[in-house]
Amino acid sequence: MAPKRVDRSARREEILSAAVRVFARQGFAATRIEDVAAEAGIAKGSVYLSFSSRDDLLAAAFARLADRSAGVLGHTTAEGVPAVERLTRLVRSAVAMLADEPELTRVMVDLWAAGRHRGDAAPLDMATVYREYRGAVAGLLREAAGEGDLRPGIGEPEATVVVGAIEGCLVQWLMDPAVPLAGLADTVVGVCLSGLRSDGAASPPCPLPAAPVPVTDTGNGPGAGRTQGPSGA
Amino acid sequence: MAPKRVDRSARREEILSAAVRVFARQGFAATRIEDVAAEAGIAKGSVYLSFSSRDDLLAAAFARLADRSAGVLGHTTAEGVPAVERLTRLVRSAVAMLADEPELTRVMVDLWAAGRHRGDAAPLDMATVYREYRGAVAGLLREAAGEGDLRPGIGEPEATVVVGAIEGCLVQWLMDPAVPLAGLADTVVGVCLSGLRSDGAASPPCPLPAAPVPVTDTGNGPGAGRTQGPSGA
Amino acid sequence: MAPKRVDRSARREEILSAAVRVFARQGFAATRIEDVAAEAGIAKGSVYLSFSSRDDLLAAAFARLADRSAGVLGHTTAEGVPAVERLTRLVRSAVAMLADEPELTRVMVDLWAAGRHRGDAAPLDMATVYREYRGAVAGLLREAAGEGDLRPGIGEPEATVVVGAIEGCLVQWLMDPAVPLAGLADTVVGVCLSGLRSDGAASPPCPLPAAPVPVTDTGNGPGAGRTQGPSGA
Amino acid sequence: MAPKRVDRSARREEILSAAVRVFARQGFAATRIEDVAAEAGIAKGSVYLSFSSRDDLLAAAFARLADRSAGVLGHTTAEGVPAVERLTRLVRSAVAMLADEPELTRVMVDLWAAGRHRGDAAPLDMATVYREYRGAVAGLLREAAGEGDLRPGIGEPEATVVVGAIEGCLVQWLMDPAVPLAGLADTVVGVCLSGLRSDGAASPPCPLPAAPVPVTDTGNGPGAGRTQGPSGA
DNA sequence: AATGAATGAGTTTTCATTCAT
DNA sequence: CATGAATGAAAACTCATTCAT
Repeated sequence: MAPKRVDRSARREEILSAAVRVFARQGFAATRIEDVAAEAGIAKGSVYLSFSSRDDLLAAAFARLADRSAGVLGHTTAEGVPAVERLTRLVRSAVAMLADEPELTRVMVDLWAAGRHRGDAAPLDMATVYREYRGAVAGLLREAAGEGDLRPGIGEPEATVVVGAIEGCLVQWLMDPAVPLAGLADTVVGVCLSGLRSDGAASPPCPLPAAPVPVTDTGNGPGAGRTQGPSGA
Repeated sequence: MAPKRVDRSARREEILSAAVRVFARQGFAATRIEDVAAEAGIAKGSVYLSFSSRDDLLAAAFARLADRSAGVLGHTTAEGVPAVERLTRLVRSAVAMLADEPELTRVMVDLWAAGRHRGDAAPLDMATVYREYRGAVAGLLREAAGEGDLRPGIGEPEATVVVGAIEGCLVQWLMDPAVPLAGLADTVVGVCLSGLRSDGAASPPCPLPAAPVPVTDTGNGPGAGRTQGPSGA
Repeated sequence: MAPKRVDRSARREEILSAAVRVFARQGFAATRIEDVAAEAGIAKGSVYLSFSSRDDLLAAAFARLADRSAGVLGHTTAEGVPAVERLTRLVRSAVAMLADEPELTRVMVDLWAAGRHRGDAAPLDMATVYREYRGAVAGLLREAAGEGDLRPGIGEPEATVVVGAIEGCLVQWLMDPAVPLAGLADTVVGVCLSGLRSDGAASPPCPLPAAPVPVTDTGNGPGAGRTQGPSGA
Repeated sequence: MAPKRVDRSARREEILSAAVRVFARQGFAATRIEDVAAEAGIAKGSVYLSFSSRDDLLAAAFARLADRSAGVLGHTTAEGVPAVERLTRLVRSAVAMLADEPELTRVMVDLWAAGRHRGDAAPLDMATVYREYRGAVAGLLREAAGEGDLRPGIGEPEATVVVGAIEGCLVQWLMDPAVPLAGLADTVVGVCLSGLRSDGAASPPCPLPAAPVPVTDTGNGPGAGRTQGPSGA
């Protein structure tokens, strides 16, 4: 009845987009294949022409998210741009990406929830996605430290916090649309880079006898000359 | 046959704990009432003596999480303690709370995912929980600013970032147990208060000799012991 | 709604019997689980309390048939009965068994059809059932030959014919209820034992130059003394 | 794209042969139109250009089998040949026919199973086929009795046994390819004509120098070469 | 109170058949 | 004629919930 479809992968994309919209609206668990088909304007059975199963659809949604994430990480390699600037761009584009496709954000949380419970392997390997995410940010932070813009001793833990701040803000926005997403990227950057302390007041309120916090040196004087070359060791 | 139950609410708690364990293991979507019953060591039908429905079980898990969160927010009202320190305690106890009940933390993501899609009643009002969470943190930040420890002009957006950093770190730990949860609380505080710039003091938070919440070691497998020193580029 | 069932395996038997009735009426392929449930007077889902899947039901039907067959084979071991007599009983009871449960006969054909197409193994191993069937008959034939009632040189091929005659008659009765099943057992025995030739006329119409038929000796004289002892070697 | 089909009925035959091959391999119940199309090397929809439905395909397979059977029955009318010999030829050609088209034989069982359950039209009237089959054999038996080769009083029941022996042997061969089909025709004739008693002549059928049907060797794997000599009890 | 058999609505998935190209 | 995407009516199977015991 419906006219014959020309492009197989175009149809696949259409269905996937429809699926993501429905996932965002109802969540994975509450989404039936029929809902996806209805959203795509096709018959239930037709979904199976493009996806072999419901799980296949989930995996594709994951892949799409991973793909978008990879796009964001592209900002880490811009040439001739200070690492701090690249980090700012990265944060901004991460937020912008998801703000552009709010559905993906909603799906993201579902993926977090679904990412567990399948020890198998490939399809929903959120751990790897975030590992790479953190790795990229950590690399940027170390570069920036090398360039003198950030203090030395920065590594994975700090990257975890930066990545966490981004994702955590997105989650809050998701839970509560009243949270202003616009501007949050800059706030994240501002807070993470400059902290919240009174300006210039580098006064640690107290020493650190046995704190588990991994900080090697305290107050290492201001401005350590800005090296701009490629992530010099 | 089984001896009569002593306490109704004790039984309810037992079942809820069993449910949370199973939710954490399999996710809410994949958890059947029978799984919960088996975990609790009772018969399927008996679950309904304590909970009116499957969703009621999820709502109860939410309530437990909300309860724990309320406990964490108690730190904001300590008398005679600088706001900055109260904030530090808040962050630490938030992380410690979830590290203490990893199952509940895992369920948290399911709750995020389930929190939407039920406009009718509001058994899972995650928005309100996080609104209060942010409000408390924002209040603390403003107090600290008033005490001169933080720069002025700090408000909700910054609170969103702080809260986001906490939750975002937890999510990463959930996705990937190799992420070292221990120490992340202090890293969050350190990053958020002092920032990462080279001109900011990498001040660790004050050690808390009598921390109100026992920061149990989460023993997150390998990688838990982090490399200090500048992890050279 | 329905009263609680006391005996698990009794219920299983009930369902299996209902299933066999429906299989007989409609055939495997055309039988839906719901049909079986309706025949058993229970709800669709209740079938799954006793059988894990539709295939499990098929396997059980097969097992029941195999069980009945085993019962028939019991006649081969009667003590103090000439092998020829035991053979007669075997044939009669094989026919009687299926005439008693016409449903099973119909199912049998479905099993023949289903027995193929699953190289796997166990559940529908019709080959083994018939191998044993033939083996038992062949043993009986050899015994009878040893007792002097049948001519020597009789073996598996003849057993195949005897078994085939039984099954083939049943199939014809199945295809066409007008075929008189009663009496067929004796006809089978009569034909197979005495042949159809003119009485006593042992006149072979022609010699056997290179016929592939495995006959070692021709016309070995009449009556070789009847040994009645237990299957003497 | 493909060159225009020369002959409608040739195409129909091609598809039917493909269908029979697939039916034999998977059974009718498990065979999808697409499987048949694939086996025939055409597109799914094209099957419908030659057959009106899936059932039509089965009916056509039945028709082919009925056609082959009719061919076999042709042996009953040979002029100037003793009825006993015509019977022998009939049995031999029945077996040879099916051995020649093993796929069709395998489908036969499916047809037995499917022959029931469709009272409406009568596309699969197995009853009639076997009725005619029996009738022809019975006629032959009576003729042979008239010619003095068989004892008098022989009729339908005996014909049922003879036909049954043939079909029953074929079924056993289908269930278990180790059953030696070659030679079974002669064993059937031998057993049915002379019986197995020691006072019966174990007369093999007359060798047929110019057998009308080429008894191709079915080469049924191991066990095909049977052990002659009395396999002692 | 506790149990677990029974229920049946709800979902996924398959596949015969149609028909626009 | 040939094709294969599209359709939607089945059918298997699941599982929350009920309720007789």
